[in-house]
Amino acid sequence: MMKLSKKTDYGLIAMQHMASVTPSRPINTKEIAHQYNIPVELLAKVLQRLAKHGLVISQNGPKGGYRSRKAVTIADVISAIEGPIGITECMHEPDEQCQQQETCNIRTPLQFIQTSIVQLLESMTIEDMAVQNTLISIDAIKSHFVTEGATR
Amino acid sequence: MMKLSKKTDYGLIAMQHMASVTPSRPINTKEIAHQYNIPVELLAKVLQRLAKHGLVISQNGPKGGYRSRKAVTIADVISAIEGPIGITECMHEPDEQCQQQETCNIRTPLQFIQTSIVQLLESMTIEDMAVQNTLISIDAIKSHFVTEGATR
DNA sequence: TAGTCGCCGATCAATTTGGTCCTATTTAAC
DNA sequence: GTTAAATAGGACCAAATTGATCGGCGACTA
Repeated sequence: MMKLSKKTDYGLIAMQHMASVTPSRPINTKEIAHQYNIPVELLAKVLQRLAKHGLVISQNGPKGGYRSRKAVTIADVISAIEGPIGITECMHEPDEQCQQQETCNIRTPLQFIQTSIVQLLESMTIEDMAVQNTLISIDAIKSHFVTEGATR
Repeated sequence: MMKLSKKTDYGLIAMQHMASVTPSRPINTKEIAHQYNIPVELLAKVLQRLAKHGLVISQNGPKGGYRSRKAVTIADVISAIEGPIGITECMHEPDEQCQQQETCNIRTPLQFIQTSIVQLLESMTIEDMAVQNTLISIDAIKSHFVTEGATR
């Protein structure tokens, strides 16, 4: 179903939380896990990966925790946790050849779709998410982009 | 990684193949499976699901096979094979409540993203894929939509 | 009526995923 | 310095998903 993994969900939630806390301070794993009812150890791993990819800055020791960097996109979070975004196998593992090889008739169109999706995910930052979450302008956004299928 | 399943790949390949055969005739599972090197029984299941959802019309008996319907979108194929498109659990199973419930801070922005993706997938039909696949206008398409990140 | 096809359920192995546990290592505070 | 709080990270496990296979049944055409 093209679903994001729970780890990614957790990562996005954590990033959004860190970005929404002002003034900025180190926020530790337990705090987030408790607030959003996420298994602590699992969230810890997620945050470690985000730190490894430079999306958050970690601080060890008591009073330590994580600080989120600015201008992190949703695409950044997804690819940090799940690896490079690819709607199909053959788009990110050129070494591994698929069985369809040369006869494949859908690669080019799918690449176009993938590019569009990646651009969409790269165009939205965590801060944008916060805006969408708090502003009441959500309806305005909806009316712009939703023409049908709004009930899904 | 937001990947499509192999079944969906197979489904798209098959749809594209059927749409590209002229004049239209029933095309059986073996023919497609052989041409694209897909396990026959697996492709059979995929085509059965497509038939069940009305995306192809099946014909039993010798000289039977499948005919693809017109104006089938990529979204149709995906949701026929994988179920309703949803980048997150909580978007398609209102009965099953997620652990984050009311505290979730990312639902609204993700819904926006999901809507955009669904619209993208609904905007492209199998026939459009064929066009993109055969025409050399691919570069033109790219130059229209790709502004950055084209190398990913 | 025989052979070719689609239809469908059961099953299985491999992979992925969500989650847990345990042990470092860093570091601020006392 | 010692301690306690925090990150870092490897090993592990159970459940779910996925890719693939098998076997039997029903439909249909020659």
